[in-house]
Amino acid sequence: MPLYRNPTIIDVAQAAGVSKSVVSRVLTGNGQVSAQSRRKVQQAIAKLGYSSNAAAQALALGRTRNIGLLVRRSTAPFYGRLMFNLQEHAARAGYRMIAVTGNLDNASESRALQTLLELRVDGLVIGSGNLPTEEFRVIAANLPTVVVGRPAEGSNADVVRIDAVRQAHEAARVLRANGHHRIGFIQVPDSLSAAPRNRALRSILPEAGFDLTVAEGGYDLHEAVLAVRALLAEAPRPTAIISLSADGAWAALREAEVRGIAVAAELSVLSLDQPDDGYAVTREITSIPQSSGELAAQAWALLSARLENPAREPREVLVFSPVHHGSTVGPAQS
Amino acid sequence: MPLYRNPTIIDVAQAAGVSKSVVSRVLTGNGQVSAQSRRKVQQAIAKLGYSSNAAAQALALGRTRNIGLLVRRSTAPFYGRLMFNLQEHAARAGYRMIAVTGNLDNASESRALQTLLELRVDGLVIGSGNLPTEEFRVIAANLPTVVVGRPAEGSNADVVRIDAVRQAHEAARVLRANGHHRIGFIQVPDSLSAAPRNRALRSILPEAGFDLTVAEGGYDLHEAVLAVRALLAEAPRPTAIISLSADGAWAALREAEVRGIAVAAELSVLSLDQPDDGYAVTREITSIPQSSGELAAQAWALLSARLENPAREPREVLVFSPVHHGSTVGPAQS
DNA sequence: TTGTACGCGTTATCAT
DNA sequence: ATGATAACGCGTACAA
Repeated sequence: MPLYRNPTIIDVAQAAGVSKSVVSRVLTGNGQVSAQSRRKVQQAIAKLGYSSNAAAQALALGRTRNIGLLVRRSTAPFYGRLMFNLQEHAARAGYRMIAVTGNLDNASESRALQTLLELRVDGLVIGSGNLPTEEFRVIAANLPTVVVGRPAEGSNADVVRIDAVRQAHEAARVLRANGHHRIGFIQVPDSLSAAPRNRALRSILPEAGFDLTVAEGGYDLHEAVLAVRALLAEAPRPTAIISLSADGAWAALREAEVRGIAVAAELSVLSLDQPDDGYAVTREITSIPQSSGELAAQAWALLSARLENPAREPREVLVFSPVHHGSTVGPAQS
Repeated sequence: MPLYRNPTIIDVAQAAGVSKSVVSRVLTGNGQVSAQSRRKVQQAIAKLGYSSNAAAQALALGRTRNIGLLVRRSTAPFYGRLMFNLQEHAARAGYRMIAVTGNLDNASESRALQTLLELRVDGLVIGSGNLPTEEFRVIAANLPTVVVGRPAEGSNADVVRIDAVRQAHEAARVLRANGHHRIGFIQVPDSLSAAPRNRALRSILPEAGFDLTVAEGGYDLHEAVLAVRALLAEAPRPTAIISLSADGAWAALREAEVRGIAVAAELSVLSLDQPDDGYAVTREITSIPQSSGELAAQAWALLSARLENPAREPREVLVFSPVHHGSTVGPAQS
């Protein structure tokens, strides 16, 4: 059936005129080999184009050096960045990162998860904000698992997520420092990842004395625009808009421009999401970002600690990035 | 070392009180098993939470049912969509899709490719518009390989890409039908994937009698905006802007809005890229799209044909999507 | 320093 | 219908 047989260690051994254990030794670096054997083996490897067989290694070693990443939908910029950043860390540590994506529903995500289990990944990163914890509770009990961006209570998984409360306090501080009072808040659809952030802002901002109007930002730019329009139609108009999604902030800038409202001077815009590349067209958006780089770094730290010590107690790490001062927040109109 | 041992077929066999061959038979569906044995085995599988070991299967069968996808940077929306769509096809055909991403440079992409080889993928999809063909020429000679979105001359790989020439002719047709003559063209940075499309438009539009002004659209929305500004500063101003990137089209709409130029009536905008979700805020962009869904479908068709018959002659498939009539192209001002 | 032999989990072949 | 057994490619004790 196979038109082509990959060269094996045995092929290399024959070509080099040594036994296969010698080849294995130069490959792994374990044990002693004479300089001459090493040279001959290396030449044979290069000549045959030998590439190690991960499946055979996995079987022999009992581990794969694969780590799996599950994302809900690879088309979302956040997941793309997460995949990108995580692969960096994994590669540096000598692990392969294998990414699989669901298809927007829990069933397909479970299947994707099953794929990773069959691949016998040594560690698992769950980047889905929607998959119910129950779906991987049993898995996390036996496999080093870190969940990104959402809680995973009742499971043995490590968690890294945004410090929603601190983020809300920081937002309040920034807006208060600029004398704002009437705030429009664009929230995102509730999910395991979004709910805590929606909740934190909805409770902390009013507690801090702000007059808060809430609008649903939805899943895309189109819905975000509708939310902005609703907020701008309020009377009196909010002096600041705070958005949990980059789309919301972008939509606010756009609508302001269309209506001739001066951003910062007449309407402040604060984003709590990391703006996508290229969003900073006319001006840098003031934000308290949800840094995928930071999340990935912490996720890897947790995962590698767990790989070294599987019995380690699960931890929850909250990441927080300080305000990034752009040019979209200014003093409130008096 | 492993705190946890995954249950094996042997464990299942013991729990079910049968031999491991029986278990293997119910798992694979090959051979006959009594209804009673099947039932007992299925119960044992559920009870133990057995999950097949892909590495052992790969070793025994000589193939993995993995197909690998290499992308240049997972943060680009196009690659996210490609990954998403391709996974759909692969899953339906009983293959796992494993995605790996490079880190913007050829060296990291080669390493990612190496990962896929070690995983002994049965098939390979190269979604990178930049990796030199030479880097995978030898691989494609022995492994079913399809390249998406760019040529791969001199290799044994199948190719699926946009029909750049037909796309250019279609663009010319649309613009001519609306009486346009002065055209601003936003091209994208030359790469193996972009160069043919840049070239087709730069040669075919002037041949068709258009007065073409070219601007470099760059890699992101920011650079696209600069390109649009340059085009709008021309005197006389172009009556239509045609963009190879969705960013360019979006930037054109935005700049027109800011300057009070009526889109369609005073300035037509034609996109040759698939607009990202949510881009159609105020109006539907008229486009001759580069459909990632269509590319993925054709890529899978080529790959599965090659998987069935490895000796098949490599083919090149050109995909073309007809114009999508939005509301951004109108008659030229006379 | 080198070679031999066994085991990893699975499938397929051959007896029974 | 079922059970025993030989591969698959690799790592590693162990013997030489």
